[in-house]
Amino acid sequence: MFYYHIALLKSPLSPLTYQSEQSLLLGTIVEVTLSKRTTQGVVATEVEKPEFDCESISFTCKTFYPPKTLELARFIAEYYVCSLGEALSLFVPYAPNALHVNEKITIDITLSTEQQKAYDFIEAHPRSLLFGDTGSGKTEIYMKLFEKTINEGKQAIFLLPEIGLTPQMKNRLKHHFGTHVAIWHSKISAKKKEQILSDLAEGKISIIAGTRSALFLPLQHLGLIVVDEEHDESYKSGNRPRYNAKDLALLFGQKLGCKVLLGSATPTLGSFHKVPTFRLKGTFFESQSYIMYDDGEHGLSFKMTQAIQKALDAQKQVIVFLPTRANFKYITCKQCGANVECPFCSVGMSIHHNMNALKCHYCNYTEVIPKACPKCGCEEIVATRMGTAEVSQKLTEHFHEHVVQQFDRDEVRTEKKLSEILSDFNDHKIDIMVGTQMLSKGHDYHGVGLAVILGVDALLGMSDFRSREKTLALVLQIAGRAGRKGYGEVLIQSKNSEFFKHYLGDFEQFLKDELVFRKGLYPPFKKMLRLMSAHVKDEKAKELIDKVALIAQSFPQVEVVGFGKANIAKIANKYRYELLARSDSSKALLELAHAVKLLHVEADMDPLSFS
DNA sequence: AGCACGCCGACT
DNA sequence: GTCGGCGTGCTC
Repeated sequence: MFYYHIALLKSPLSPLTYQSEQSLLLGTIVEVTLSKRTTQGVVATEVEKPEFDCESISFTCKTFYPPKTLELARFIAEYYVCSLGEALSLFVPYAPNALHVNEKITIDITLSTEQQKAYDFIEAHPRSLLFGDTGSGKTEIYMKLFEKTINEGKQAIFLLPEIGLTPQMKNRLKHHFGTHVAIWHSKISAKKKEQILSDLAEGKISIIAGTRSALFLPLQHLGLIVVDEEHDESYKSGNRPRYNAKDLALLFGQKLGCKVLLGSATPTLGSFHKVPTFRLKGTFFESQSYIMYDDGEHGLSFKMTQAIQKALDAQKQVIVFLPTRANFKYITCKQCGANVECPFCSVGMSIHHNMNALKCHYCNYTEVIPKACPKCGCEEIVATRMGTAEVSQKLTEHFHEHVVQQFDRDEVRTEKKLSEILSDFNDHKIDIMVGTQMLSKGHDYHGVGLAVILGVDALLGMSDFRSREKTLALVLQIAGRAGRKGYGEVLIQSKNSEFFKHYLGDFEQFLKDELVFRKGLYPPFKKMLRLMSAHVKDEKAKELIDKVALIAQSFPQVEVVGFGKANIAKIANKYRYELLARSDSSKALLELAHAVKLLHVEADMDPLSFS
C-alpha cells in the first residue's frame, strides 16, 4: 500500500493523507472522498503509513500537473498564504500525450534603430523592463520577440490587463500570427476554452495573449512571458490567493528558465528598481507647452469649456477623464449633511440616473433615489461629486451640436459595444468622449486634440504611499491618448500643478526622486503585508484583529504601521478591520501571516490597494 | 419535548 | 470552503 498527501483542489485545507494500491506519480489528479463527498485532489508527496486509517484514492484522472507546476504552486501557497490545493487550482492541468508542432513564420515588421537596440537589450537579459513612452513602438518589439520565439519552436505568454478592452491589440496579433495565437480571459465561453486547450495540447498554438489567468495555462515549451502595461493593478488578484501575475511572471521565468519582459510607458517603481531597464523614448511629449492647468473646483469651468470649444472648432476630438465610476457621487442632505449610505456597506451609494437608482459599488445593492433625506426628512438633497454621466450630460447641454459619448463600465458592458464606440470615435461620429480609467487603457485614438483630466487631486490626496506614483502614471497614460500624431493639448484640473509641471515631462526623474523618498519606509525597500478580519459582528472582527496585533508583537522584525477599522469599515454586511505590517524581508511577514492563518484572517502580501 | 438557529471544529 | 454536531432558547 502507498500513502500520499493529497492537495484538495479549491479547498483551503492543508493536504490530507490517502492510500492507494498502486504507486502514483506526483502531480496526478485523483478523486478522493472528503466528509463522504467526492472531490478532486492532487498527489503532492509520498508519505509513511500514518497512525490513523485513511480513505482510498477512488479514481485517477488522465490530467496532471508536472513537477515544475507543483513547485510553483508550493511557492504560491507559501508566499500568498493559501493552501496547496488553492494554489494548484489556479493552474489548468496538462493533458497527456501533448505534442508540439514546429513551424517557421515571418512577420512583416521592420524595427527602427532604437527599437532594434531595445530588442537587443531584451535579448541580452533574462528579465528586462521596456520603459517605452506612448507611441514609441513597444508592440512591434513584442511582435518581433514572438516571431523569434515561434521560430525557436517555443511558446510565449502575452499578458495584458484586459484583453477585452484592446481590440486593436487582438487584431494585430491575429494579423501577424493567425491561428498560432489564442486569446484567453475569464469571460470566454467554456466551449471556446475547451477548444483552445485541445489546440494547445495538439501543439497548434504558440502565443497565448490574455489576462492574468493566462499565466496558468499548460504550456510545454514556454520561452517568453511578456507583461504589457506592467504598472496596471489588474495583475493583482483581489481574492485568495492574492497573487500578482506580474511578480509571478518574473518568478516563473526564473524557475522555468524562460525570458520575461515587462513593458510600460509608466513603469512601477518596484520594477524600475529591480529589473534591468531599457529606456525607449517616443516622439510624444517632448515639450510641455501644451499642458494647461485649471485650479478650479470640481465641475466644468469656463477655461475648460473654452478649451473644448477650441479643439472642436479645429475639428479635433476631445476626451474627458474622471477618476471615479459613472455618476459616482454621494447624495448629501443640505440640512443635516448626511450621505445616503448602503445599508450593508459603509460607503456612500452612487447615483445612476438612467436607472433612477442608487447603487452600491461594493455589494450591488440598489434602491430608488429618495425624494427626501432619510435622516431628517429635508427635501433638499444634493449631489456632491461629478460623475461621467453628469459630465456627459452637462457637455451635451453645452455643446449641443456635437456628439458626446459616455465611456465607462456602465455604458460599455460588452466587447461588441466597445468596438462599436471605438470605431465610431475613430470615424469621427463622436466628438467628445467622457470616461473613467477605461479611457486610459491602451486604445489608439487618432483624432484627439485635447484631453481634459478632472478630479486628480482626490487621487493624489489618498492616504496611500503610492498615490503620487499612481496619479502621475494615470495622467501620463491619458495625456498619451491625446495627440499621438504630434499636436495635442492636455488640461488638468488640479491645485497641485507644481507637481505635474515638474514630473509630467520626465517620469524617469520622478521614479528616481520617489526612490529616495521611499528609502527605509516603503516598497521596494520594505515589504508589506495586510491582514484583514471581517465579521457580521463588529465586536468579533475587532477581537480578531486585536489578537492578530498581539501575535504581531512577538515578531521583533515585524513593524505594525497601521491597525484598526478598514478604510471601508463594512462591506456586504461584514465589519472589517485590518492591520498593516512592514518588514525588511518577506520572511518575517510570512511567518506572521502563517502564524495567524488559523484565526480566519485574510492575508494580502504586497498589497496594492488599502480599502 | 421539539425544533430552529448559530457557533465551532473537523475534514485523512 | 462545507458539513454536521451541539448548545441555546423559543414555541407548542
